[in-house]
Amino acid sequence: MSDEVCERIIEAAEERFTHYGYGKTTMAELARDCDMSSGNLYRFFPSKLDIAEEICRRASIQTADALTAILDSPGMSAAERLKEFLFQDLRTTFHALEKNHRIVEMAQLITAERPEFHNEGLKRERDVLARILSMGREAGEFEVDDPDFTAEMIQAATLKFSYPQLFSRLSLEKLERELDGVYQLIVRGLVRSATA
Amino acid sequence: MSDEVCERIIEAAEERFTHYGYGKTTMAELARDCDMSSGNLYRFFPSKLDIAEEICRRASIQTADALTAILDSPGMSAAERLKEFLFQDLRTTFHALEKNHRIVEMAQLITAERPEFHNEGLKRERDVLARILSMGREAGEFEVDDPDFTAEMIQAATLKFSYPQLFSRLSLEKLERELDGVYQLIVRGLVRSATA
DNA sequence: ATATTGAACGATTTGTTGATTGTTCAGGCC
DNA sequence: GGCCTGAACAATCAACAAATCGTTCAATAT
Repeated sequence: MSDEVCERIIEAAEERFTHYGYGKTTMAELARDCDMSSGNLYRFFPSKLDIAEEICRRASIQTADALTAILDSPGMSAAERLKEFLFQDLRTTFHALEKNHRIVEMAQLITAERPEFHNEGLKRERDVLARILSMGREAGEFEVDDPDFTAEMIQAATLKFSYPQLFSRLSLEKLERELDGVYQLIVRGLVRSATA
Repeated sequence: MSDEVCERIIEAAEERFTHYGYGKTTMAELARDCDMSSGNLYRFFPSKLDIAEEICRRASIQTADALTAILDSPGMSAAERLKEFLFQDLRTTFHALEKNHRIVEMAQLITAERPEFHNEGLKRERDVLARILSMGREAGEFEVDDPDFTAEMIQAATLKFSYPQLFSRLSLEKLERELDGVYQLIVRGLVRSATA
């Protein structure tokens, strides 16, 4: 079956890419890992970059799935969910950078070469964000006209906490303190103002 | 006088750096422009990079000064001043990138090599921002506890519109539309809530 | 017919050499 | 004595060669 071979290739590539880096692993090595010729890899993936893209896509989906869990977590206000969303997202990328910088540099390579890929990942997370906002609106907690648009703006405002290249110098503590400040700035504009 | 010689050097360097680029101009050329030996330049600047840093510092000060004018502009609400601040800042960097990408690439080089330089420029603008917030608070328009802190957060939230590397793909129109959205998100959290 | 190979090809990377350039400083100039 | 020069030095860059690698495809195997 073709799918199983794809899995095998992905598996071998993930091992080598994360261990030795994208640039340092050759198609010949991947082929050998999968007991096939290098040429045969091209029946399953159009190029080496596409293998890396698929690996990064899966990581992105996993991150988004973990964020989706916030939607079902019981006993949280919408504001708390929003805060949890932002902090979890920051921590995920930060630890990914810390533990395995190889996957981050792969993501950057793909982003540079394939701009739509990054937007795709952004959209995945934005959809979760929009649902948090919708939940807040329906609960009478948030005042939001267009959840999708507002989600886009929140992403723009918290971009600093999503780009590893930007916060390579800063510690997680500093980043969290700053993110908390930005969160408060945002949330104050979202909550229905209490009667004065 | 030593200062006048410094000016002469800066002048020559600015001409060459913006015209041919930082990397393509040599210290020997600068020395020739100033009728001196290359070794003598080092009596006035510790290194080539320091000359570039001084040029960028001046550009940064000029940008900040232009932003300061917003403080004295009559007949504007604090919210309008904030909006004007953000938009003027975006337009300035955008047009700098468009018209003379050389000075932007110089700024990036210095930022990479001298992290404190960038913070210095950020602080210059942040001080103006903090004063806008203070004005808004004193006029009873904004509700802000700590203008300096809030200014820092606004800078973090609008970082996307200050880094040329990040918006190289986007058009000015798109950026302005997005900045408007972020501005609205922020300003809703700042204004004293009207009685419901 | 289909699946697979591996040699061939062009693009990219790597390694190396020579030239260029930023920086220093011993010496001459005023 | 301070000011300035320009040769000397080390670091960086440019250019070229060799090697490696991603990708293709005619040939082979199943």
